Amino acid sequence: MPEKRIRTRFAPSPTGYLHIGGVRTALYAEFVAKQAGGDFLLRIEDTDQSRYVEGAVESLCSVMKQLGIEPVEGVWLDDTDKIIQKGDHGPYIQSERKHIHQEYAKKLIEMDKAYYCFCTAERLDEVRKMQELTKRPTGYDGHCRNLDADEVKKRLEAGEQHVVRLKLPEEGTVTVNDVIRGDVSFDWKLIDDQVIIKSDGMATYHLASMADDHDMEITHVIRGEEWLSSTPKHIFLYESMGWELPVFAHLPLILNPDKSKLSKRQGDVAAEDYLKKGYLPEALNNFLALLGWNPTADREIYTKQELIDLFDLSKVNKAGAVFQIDKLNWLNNHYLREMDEQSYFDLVLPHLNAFKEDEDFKKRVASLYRERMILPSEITDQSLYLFSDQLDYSNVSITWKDHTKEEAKSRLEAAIEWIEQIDDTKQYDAKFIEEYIKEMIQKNGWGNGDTLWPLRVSLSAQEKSPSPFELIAVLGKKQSTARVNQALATL
RNA sequence: GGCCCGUUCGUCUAGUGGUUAGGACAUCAGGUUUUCAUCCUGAAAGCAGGGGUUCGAUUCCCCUACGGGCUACCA
Repeated sequence: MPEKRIRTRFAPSPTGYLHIGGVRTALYAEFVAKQAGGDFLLRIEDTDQSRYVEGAVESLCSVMKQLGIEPVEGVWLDDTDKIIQKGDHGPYIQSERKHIHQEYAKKLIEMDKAYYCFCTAERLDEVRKMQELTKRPTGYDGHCRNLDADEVKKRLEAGEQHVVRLKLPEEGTVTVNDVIRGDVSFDWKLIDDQVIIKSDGMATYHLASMADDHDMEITHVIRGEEWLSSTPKHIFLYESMGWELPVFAHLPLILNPDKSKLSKRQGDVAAEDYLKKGYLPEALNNFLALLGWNPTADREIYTKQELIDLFDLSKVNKAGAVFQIDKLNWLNNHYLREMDEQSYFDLVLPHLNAFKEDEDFKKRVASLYRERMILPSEITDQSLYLFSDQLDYSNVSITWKDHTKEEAKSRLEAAIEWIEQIDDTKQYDAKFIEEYIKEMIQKNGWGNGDTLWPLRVSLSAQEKSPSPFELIAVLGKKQSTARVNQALATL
């Protein structure tokens, strides 16, 4: 018997933005497929038309594209960012499969695994209220479960509003076998006869998702933990239809720092917000992949390919994981420093657009802050002092510790002289400048601190800044001497 | 309320019937150094609690507590 081809899917609803937890789900699904040389697909679950948000599908795909999570099949964007569907298991947009779902529902009714229900919303409300009042478990009371076939036919023909419900067993237990959690058992009698076709004719998640997973030959259903308790219904659906069960994997939730489910209130949950802020796809993927799973525990940095090769669904944690920005920040800084120079400039230079200085100068500034930033946008504020002509020395001491103004003056005057004599071709070479200035210090018999402090402060007007050598190499001869002169004038 | 899932440093995690319970981020302290960043060294910090089982439990079982999910004609 040939091995079944591994196929996984990510199936979000187009209700707005791509949730950060969704990114991890997509990532894991992609890992499983790619590791096995299988297929990863994207399906859009838009059976709830009332929650549909205009442009959500485009944005979903675009964010995934930016993150480098690309399905080989299903919904995607073409070169002009138009929505397309690729593959021969389509359509991949659930609302377009309405008639398919209805056929399945009909079949289930014929097999007595589902039934028409004519109960009104009002009646359902009343039933629930009574149940709550008498402190009984809430749920459908089975009112239409055993209606007479002729009556059903009559009411259907009369055009009465109706839904289709699953006819679930009334006793016994069902066991879900989950790769991550093992066997989980439920009592049938506590599970509601779920609506599978709504009165507008559209299927609900339960029918639509299972039918599509089957039709699309999905072998691994990887989804959030919130689906664990409805899995019995899904198993019932599969078994009623005589389909082979997929592997189920319910991932732990991603949490707020206070351990509640990650929510919009407590920070960004939209992946695109992180992208917009300047978090790198590599950092985001690396971080999210390790939230709830870890291959070895003695490494933090992994390429996507390594993650794919090492991933093991059965070793995913059971407990929810707090989304802590600190580690993401650290990773982002790491990737910022690792990436090639041109990509780095492409990312950072736009944040220096407000300044009129030439491109080469901006590049030198950008390089200077490469190891000092978490997000590219930080460069604007960090480097402000490098772009202003008039520095304000009022909040910082130019003199070193208990040295006198005269001592500082002598250092600075010498520095001007020395800087002026730097060969033009060497003026942006920080290493050379360091040796050069140190030679000056040595020749005069001064100390490092009492010379370098005044020099650095003169160049930056900042309490804290990169070294004077780096500053000179960024500013160049002319600007450097101008700044030292300015400081001298305030002494 | 009912059902289900979970619980190792502050956080992400590794791990095992016998370990000094390991790593990373964050924190703190030193070192390098003119300040910052980097880098190096080190420190503090954890098996939720109570019962079993066992020669021995953080690990296996039960209970409790706490956290979370579900309980829709939403996904």
